[in-house]
Amino acid sequence: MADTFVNNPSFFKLDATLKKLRNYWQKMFDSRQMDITVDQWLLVENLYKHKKTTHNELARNTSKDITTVSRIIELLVKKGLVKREADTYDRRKVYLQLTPDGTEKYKQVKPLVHEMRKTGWKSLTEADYAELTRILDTIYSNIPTKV
Amino acid sequence: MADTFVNNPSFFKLDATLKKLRNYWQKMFDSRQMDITVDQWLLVENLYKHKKTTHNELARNTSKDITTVSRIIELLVKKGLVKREADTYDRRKVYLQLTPDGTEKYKQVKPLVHEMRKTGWKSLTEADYAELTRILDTIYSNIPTKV
DNA sequence: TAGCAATAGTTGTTATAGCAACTATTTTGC
DNA sequence: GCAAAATAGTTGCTATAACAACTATTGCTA
Repeated sequence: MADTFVNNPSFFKLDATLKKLRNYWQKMFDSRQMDITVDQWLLVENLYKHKKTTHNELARNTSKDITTVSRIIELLVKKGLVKREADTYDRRKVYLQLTPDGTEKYKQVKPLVHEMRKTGWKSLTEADYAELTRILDTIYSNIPTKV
Repeated sequence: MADTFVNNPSFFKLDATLKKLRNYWQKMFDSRQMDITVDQWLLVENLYKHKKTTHNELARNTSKDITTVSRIIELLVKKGLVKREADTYDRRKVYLQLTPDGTEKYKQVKPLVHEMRKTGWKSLTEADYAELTRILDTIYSNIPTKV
């Protein structure tokens, strides 16, 4: 790849796009009184799909640090959207699942998220989506895990 | 765009890629004793390019909140990399610029950043870069600023 | 089987992100 | 010219991010 590209701010563009997306989502959540943050939503969505999971799995599924998951879950438990349940056989493990209120919250927020995703992809094609996916996946796999 | 795509986790993929990039950069900075964070670097890089600027301009240029810029600058001033200078005519304004140590830091970190950017783009072409830019710009402009 | 390593999760600390509220100036509009 | 609006920046607060250190439990191995 030509040297000029190395100076191009792809990091910056990724960051700027994600920040604008995140702000848009949060403002929409707030204006609709959804009473939830973007990252709390991402965990709720994941818990809805997996029904019953652990902090560790949730962290892997959402690309979040386990400490971050632990603290967000703490907030969701306080809000009554998630409940913790100890594993009978392995007392280190704690299973997480949505409460009925949590499931209700998911169903309430979901259509809004659906609309926002459509808004973001307006005027883009399925080929564009595939391209973005391919390029981001390539960058992701290019990055060493250990330094 | 087909409905299935609305359910695809582009937000998640952007977030995961950026997080891995950011972690990689930070670990490389740490292992080379650069004594700087990724976001501190982004401000230093911007100050090197613009020589003399204000908090507000810096915030616009870096897609950061002005409060965030204010606090990162505070850290950079404490490290002796940036100095503040009041405007003579408009006493609300504060100009920011790199100190000699700040310029030195820029020159020290720059080659590493150059290498890391090359690593991220490994096996991608200039056309890929153009595609990514186009798609991210489209998403960016699709997002309403007001909700 | 005793001791050590690995696993699951929490807590402490520092940094970034962003909203609201605030001070201090400067500009605008009547 | 003066009050209100706009601008520049800081401070308070809450949330997310990640590393290090910690507790508790389970698995492994000599």
